[in-house]
Amino acid sequence: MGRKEDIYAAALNLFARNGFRATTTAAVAREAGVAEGLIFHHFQSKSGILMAILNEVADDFLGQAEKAIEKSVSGLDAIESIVRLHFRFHEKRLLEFTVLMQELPWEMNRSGSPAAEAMRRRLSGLLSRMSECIEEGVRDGSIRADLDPEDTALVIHSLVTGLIRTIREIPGLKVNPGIEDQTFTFLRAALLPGRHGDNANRPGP
Amino acid sequence: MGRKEDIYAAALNLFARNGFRATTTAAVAREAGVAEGLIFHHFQSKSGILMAILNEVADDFLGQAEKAIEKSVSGLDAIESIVRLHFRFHEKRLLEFTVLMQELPWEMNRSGSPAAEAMRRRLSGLLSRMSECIEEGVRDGSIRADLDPEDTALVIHSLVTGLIRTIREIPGLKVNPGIEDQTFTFLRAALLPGRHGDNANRPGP
Amino acid sequence: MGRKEDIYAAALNLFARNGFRATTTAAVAREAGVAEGLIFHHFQSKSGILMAILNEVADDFLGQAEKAIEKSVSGLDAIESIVRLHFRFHEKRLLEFTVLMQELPWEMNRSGSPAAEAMRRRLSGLLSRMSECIEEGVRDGSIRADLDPEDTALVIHSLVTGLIRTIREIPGLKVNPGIEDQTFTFLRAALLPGRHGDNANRPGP
Amino acid sequence: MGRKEDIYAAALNLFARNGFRATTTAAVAREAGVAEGLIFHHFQSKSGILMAILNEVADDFLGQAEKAIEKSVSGLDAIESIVRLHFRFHEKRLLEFTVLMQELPWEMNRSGSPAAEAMRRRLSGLLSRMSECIEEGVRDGSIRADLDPEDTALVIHSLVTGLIRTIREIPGLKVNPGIEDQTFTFLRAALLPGRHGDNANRPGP
DNA sequence: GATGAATGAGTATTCATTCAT
DNA sequence: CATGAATGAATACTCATTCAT
Repeated sequence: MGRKEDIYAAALNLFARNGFRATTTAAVAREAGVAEGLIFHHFQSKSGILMAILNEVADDFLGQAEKAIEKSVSGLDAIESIVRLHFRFHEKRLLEFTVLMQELPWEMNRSGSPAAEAMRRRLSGLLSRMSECIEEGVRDGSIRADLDPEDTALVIHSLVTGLIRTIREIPGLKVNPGIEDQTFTFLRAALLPGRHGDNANRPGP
Repeated sequence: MGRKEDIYAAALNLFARNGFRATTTAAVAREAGVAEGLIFHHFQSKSGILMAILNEVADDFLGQAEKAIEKSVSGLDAIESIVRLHFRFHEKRLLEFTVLMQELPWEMNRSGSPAAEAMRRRLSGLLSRMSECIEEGVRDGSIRADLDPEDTALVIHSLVTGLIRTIREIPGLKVNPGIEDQTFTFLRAALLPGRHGDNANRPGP
Repeated sequence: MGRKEDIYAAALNLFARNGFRATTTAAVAREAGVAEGLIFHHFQSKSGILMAILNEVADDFLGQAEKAIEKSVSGLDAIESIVRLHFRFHEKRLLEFTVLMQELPWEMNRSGSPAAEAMRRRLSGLLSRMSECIEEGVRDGSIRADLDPEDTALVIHSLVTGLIRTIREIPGLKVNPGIEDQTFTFLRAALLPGRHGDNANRPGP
Repeated sequence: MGRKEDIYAAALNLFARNGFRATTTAAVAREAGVAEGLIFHHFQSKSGILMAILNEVADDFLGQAEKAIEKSVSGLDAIESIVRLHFRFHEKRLLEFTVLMQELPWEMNRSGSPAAEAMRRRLSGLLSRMSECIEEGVRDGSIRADLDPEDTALVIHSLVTGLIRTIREIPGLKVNPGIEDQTFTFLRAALLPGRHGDNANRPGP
């Protein structure tokens, strides 16, 4: 592993643990065992490291999401796969996910950031893809028909990211270990076609 | 309005617009039209102002949530009232809510912060209250019985806060104006009894 | 005890414990239980309190020194009384003495300070008085004749103030409880007339 | 001379002239002709410079004291050498000695200061060494036997440091040029054997 | 006498970034 | 690639003092 990777790894650790702003380039250099100047040789700036991390994890996520969608057997299965992917990333790539969720909002609101625009496109793409999955689910009968696909995609995405954030950000909060299962139960209850929800928008028998 | 309120209002504006860290005490003093030292006379530190804002809006929210629960006619109605309250706060108290959602996570992860502990208690209280509403809904027949009350409370809370955050934080994201209605549709679909999910836990005909 | 005395006492405590510079007028007001503005009503400034303390203890010391000299039965006894008075002040008026020894040097080096000039006069007066006592001791036979009175007065004064300072300022230093007695033994050894010291400046027998 | 030495020299000058607290880091940087930040790159803090100065001069003093003791021909000679070393330091290293005497007391009373502990050890070592010299003097007949070695070491140390302090700190005080000689006369009078003090502890003729 | 809100100049320290070597 | 000395603008916080009430 070269020095550049050392810097990347050190920054990832420190950003996840202490936050981007609270992490100094001096600390990154110390943790990586390199001179401070080398950071600016490999990455152009402190936020250059952040961009690298954000891009890497976002592309990885989107790539895996696309694969999961392709493998899925129904629209509902595709949606569930994406939700499951969030949970899996939260386990397997905890550091990157932590940095993503903590720092992305700030980066997005910096007007003119080129990386922000790229991220916006990625998120829009993911939401469109989820929306398509919902439409597919309506066609294949795995998802009820009376939900707006775009809005529902946004709601589901918000649900899972909000859940992960709440759990991560409130350290003392007691969370049941079965929360993931319950999330899927909740989702299926909302999405599966059935008497009641369908009846609401249809004439009674 | 006294000078202390001037400082509070100026800080609220700047924190919401530029973020807590990016706001300098000099800027707050300038915006409030007071000497910089007065900030530290009334609030002890820069984050003292943040605490005041956070406490004020949190207490206001919890108070209104409690009232809404008392007025509600069923468990489902109570849950929907709380969700509606989130949306209403997001409209009526946009600045405070923005600050709350942006800065609370950071404050929570500062170990030893007394305000963090108070916030944790407030959030736990709100979740417990929502959990009770769900149990009440199961009893009064407005909510299906096969959902874990605690987990579901957390999921619903995450859904709505995640939604508000996503909308707020990703400025260029296209969001349909009917998103709130769709959120309630989604929620009712998940919570209302009389669906197959219920059947799964009931003896067959 | 009026408010002015409360302020004086509070300042004395804090100056002795934390030093003049490290003591804020806010802390003095808090300790005294008065508003900060009252300090400047009674004393004109922060250093006004210091001046009051310094003048009070210095005058008290000089007054008692004069009494001790008048009561003394010999020149040596007078010198010893003054040394003993230092030790007694260090016991009975510890706070004032601490402040005097810590803050006087700084105040003296502030050019143009009117209080500094007064203090200089007081110290010069004390040294002159000690010098006269030594001359008296030479006349009455209690002190050897081969010591310059002025220089010796300065040496003795430096010895006792240096000793008190060293003991006070180095908290962890182990000091024998009999140090005062030994100081007098040392002093008498230096001052009492006798074979050797006299012989040194006289032709041998 | 590198920039670090420039900073050291500038700080030494300013600390000696105006005192540690009254010297701003901006003034040090200006005097040294460097950017203010460089101070904190080389020394960690403002008091870091003070520590460096204090340690340097203290170690230099102790090293020379040890050499002087080794060269001395008797116990009394060793004690006189140490006293002479004080006077020499006061001449040759006036700035450092000024800073040492002015700032050490404050630093010592800051509990938990690692430098304070080191200084305490150094002072204790010097006093022990002086005590040994006195014992040696008693053995070789150059110092009278009826003085407690430890206490006397403390008294002599206090005498000379007190003297230097008094002379330095009271600018307007008239001091005879022969004060150093008189100090040695006083010391010899107190320490040399063959006086009545000795007789007091010996059997009469 | 007594209050405490208000002032504003002052200060140590931080930190991303540059650049000569 | 690699170093680390050097920069300098930025910033939260302090505190003696004033003054209207």
